[in-house]
Amino acid sequence: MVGKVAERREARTAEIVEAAWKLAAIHGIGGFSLHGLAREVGIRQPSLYEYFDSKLALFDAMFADGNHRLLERMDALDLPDDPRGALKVMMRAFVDFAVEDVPRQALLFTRAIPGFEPSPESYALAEDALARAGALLRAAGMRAQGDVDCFIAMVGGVIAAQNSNDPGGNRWVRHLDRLIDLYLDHLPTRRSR
Amino acid sequence: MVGKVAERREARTAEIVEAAWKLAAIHGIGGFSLHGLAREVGIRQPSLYEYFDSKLALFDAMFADGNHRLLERMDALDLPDDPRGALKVMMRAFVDFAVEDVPRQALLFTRAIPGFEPSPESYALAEDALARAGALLRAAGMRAQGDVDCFIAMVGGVIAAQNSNDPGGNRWVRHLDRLIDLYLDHLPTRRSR
DNA sequence: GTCTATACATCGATAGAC
DNA sequence: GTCTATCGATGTATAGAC
Repeated sequence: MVGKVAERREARTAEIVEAAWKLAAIHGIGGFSLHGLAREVGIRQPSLYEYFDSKLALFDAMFADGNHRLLERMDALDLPDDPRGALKVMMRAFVDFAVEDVPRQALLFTRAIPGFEPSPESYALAEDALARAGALLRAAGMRAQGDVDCFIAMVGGVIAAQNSNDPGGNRWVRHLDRLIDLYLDHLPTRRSR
Repeated sequence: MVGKVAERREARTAEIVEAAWKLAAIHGIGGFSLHGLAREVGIRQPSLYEYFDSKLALFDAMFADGNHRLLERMDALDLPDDPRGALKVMMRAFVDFAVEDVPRQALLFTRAIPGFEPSPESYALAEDALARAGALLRAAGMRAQGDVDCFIAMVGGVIAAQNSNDPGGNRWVRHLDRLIDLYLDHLPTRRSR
């Protein structure tokens, strides 16, 4: 039995996190204030402390929320059997996720907030997502750590260039599949095609 | 005739910019205050306004200074005749530059400071550097904009991964030459080798 | 050109009434 | 659970004396 009270409280908390993402989209992940967030949900700033112990605790809730959404996205994928195709589908989903919300990407995958480190529970979610991607990388033939690192740099470079220089567009994202092919084709052993 | 007074003033301005880089290395490009900067050079915070009209004007001076150093670095290079070798030397210098000072890289090549846009004079320096790199890219066989974009994403991805995940190390940087070869080898026409 | 003093704003967080 | 009121710290910028 959860209780109506706890249920209402949880819904309110989720509503606040949602509003925080909205403000982050406008002012940047580090650029919104608790005053503004409270106003956004129709309460006063001190009342937020009923739901979060501090601003860093709010960021932790956002971090967990973002990773939950990423995991949902991954779960919903229909991965083809061949490793290369599966990797492409997964990476495409990941890049789409990274590109559709710049501040979310910043919070989840860069060190945008000085002093913020996710709690162990929240970080476990991120590790879960990373593990799923890692499995596909290995299946596609990436064995050495250097191979994985280069692949990460390539995909991360596409995301960074897209978000920095053409946010909302597809100038870089559209080359993703071609770059993945290019990279996999050069892998010395255990080709996946 | 420059005048001793103007000379002293210019030297003092350069000294302040130098101290600003030092503080940025500690607290991040957006994390140092004018109070701290003034203390660092032995004056009080309001006295800084004798040299800069605002904090954004200071950032502009830092932006110009960083690009000056990048241009100097490029000028000092001894580029081999073959386009591929020249591109590697240039990119290596660029990546070294980007990796040796994370906040400088953030100021020059990302939008790290909300509201900061370089003045036309400062931006011209950045365009100068970009033009030199662009000439080498074309010489190495990159004709289509998409080819250039992908190359930029790749090199930028190496820099971002290095600075985010292994600052000060070489876990990603060491793969640069191999990635450049990999990319150039796949270019459909006008191979440079 | 440097100083003291201060204006002015923002922000996170706390105290205590209701 | 939400409010008013306020604390305390930080930070940019300005006024005016020296």
